[in-house]
Amino acid sequence: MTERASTRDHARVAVTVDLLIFTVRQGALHVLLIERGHAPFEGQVALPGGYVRTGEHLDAAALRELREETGIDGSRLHLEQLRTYGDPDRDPRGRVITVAYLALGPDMPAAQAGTDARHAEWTPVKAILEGRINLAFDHEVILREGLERARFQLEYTTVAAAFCTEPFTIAELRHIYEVVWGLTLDASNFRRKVTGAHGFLIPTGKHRTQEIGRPAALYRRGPAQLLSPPLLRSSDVHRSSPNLLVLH
Amino acid sequence: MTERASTRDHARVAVTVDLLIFTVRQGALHVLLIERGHAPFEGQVALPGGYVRTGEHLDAAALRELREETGIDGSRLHLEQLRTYGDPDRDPRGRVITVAYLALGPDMPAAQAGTDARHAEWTPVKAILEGRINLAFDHEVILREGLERARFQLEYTTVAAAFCTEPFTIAELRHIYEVVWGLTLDASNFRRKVTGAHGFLIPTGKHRTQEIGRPAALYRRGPAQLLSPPLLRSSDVHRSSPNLLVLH
DNA sequence: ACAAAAGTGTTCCGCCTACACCCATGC
DNA sequence: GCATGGGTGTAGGCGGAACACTTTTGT
Repeated sequence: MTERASTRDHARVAVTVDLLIFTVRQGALHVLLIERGHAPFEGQVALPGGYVRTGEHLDAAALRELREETGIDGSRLHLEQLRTYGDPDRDPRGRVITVAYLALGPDMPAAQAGTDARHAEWTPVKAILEGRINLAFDHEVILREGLERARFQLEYTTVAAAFCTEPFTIAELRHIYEVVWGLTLDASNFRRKVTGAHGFLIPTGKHRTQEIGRPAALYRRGPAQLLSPPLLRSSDVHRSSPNLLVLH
Repeated sequence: MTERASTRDHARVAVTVDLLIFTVRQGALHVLLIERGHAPFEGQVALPGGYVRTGEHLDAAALRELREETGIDGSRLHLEQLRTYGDPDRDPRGRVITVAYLALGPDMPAAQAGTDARHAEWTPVKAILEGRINLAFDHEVILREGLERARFQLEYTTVAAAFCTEPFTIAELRHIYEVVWGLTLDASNFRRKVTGAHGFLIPTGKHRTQEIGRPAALYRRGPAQLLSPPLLRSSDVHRSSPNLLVLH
């Protein structure tokens, strides 16, 4: 943070926030995309986002854009900064840097069309990774980096619970891990690990009866942020595990 | 990344990069600080950094400021984005957001005064954490977050080697862990872990004779970025471990 | 010979994996 | 009863912590 009165080459640039919002629905990882209504990249899909306003916090801008473009209330989501992307050529309109946010949330009631009437749609991440859908700008890079971060965070933090609607069962939580990692985990050992991790889960005492089988105990998120010991994706993989998602 | 032709409240803001550069010297963790030559915060110490120029990559701006303000060639450092700080009130001059970078490097030959003649000085991190030195702007927040990140990264990545000048001994590498974590580790088990981690260390075949004791084998960094299994700071703590650094 | 630091061997214990088994429900 | 998923028990094995021990140097 230097003041260089002499060399005043410092540009004033436009700053946007972009949101990479993941959820698990229908057994697959989905990301929320909007269809662009204007140039550049008109008609293409992109991550929701928009310009930061004068005097607005970055986090506040992220929450506002989330609400405006998708109708989602961000207070129930896990939201954190991913990275700032500042390639001078990343936006054809000129110098625009973007602060990308990673958001994890439960399957939303319905992604409402935004105030400015563009669709907001849940899209399987797999379709983008396999090249069947192209994203505007450098948004595919953001998605890949965010996906790797999310997978990593599941190992060392308790964010997986952010994907579940409270109260939730342990099987639902395990399903999150299985879908995001593309693995099948041993149900018994998974249970022991997460119930043993201090502050991860709080039993509600209630149970939910599924269509079939024994009713499952319901839990809420505990106060713990970090998960110790970590839940490594390399270990405890169940036999016959199909790779649901293409890695890298 | 939305174009909102209607509501053009989006501000064009100044963007800076700030550098949080850690090194280990004289048995303690140090951070590189400069003394500010102008208002605001004139005379106070701050992280090195400066404005991003027109058409300049963020990473390039970080490397340039590093060279200009401290005389350090960044190509030998580990450099990565930490986080972007965008509180509208963080700079009294107006809206300035900063992209903070975390850099880890070996003890530098000497922190040269920068081109604009301000001092650049290695300062013990402890002195800042204990409140004996106050940093300008929100730089203490950046330092605390970066320190936590560095400590975390030592567990799961191979960045600790970035603190060492190649070639280095295992004892030197262990010393890095001990200083950053503020613990004493068991030398034998540490050796086995790091030599066993695939791609962490490459033996050079050479040895270095210290002033006393058996000569130590010399290593270079291997290609591995991630460390598996992780080297957890909670475990393998040697008896009688003084906490060299105040946590949080 | 002794001190000091590098490096190896070995025991013990805890945890984690794998899998068998029991429980609670709907049909 | 039987199928299905929730939940518990347990044996075996792997790996890590602790620490004794050997090696290689300088004085």
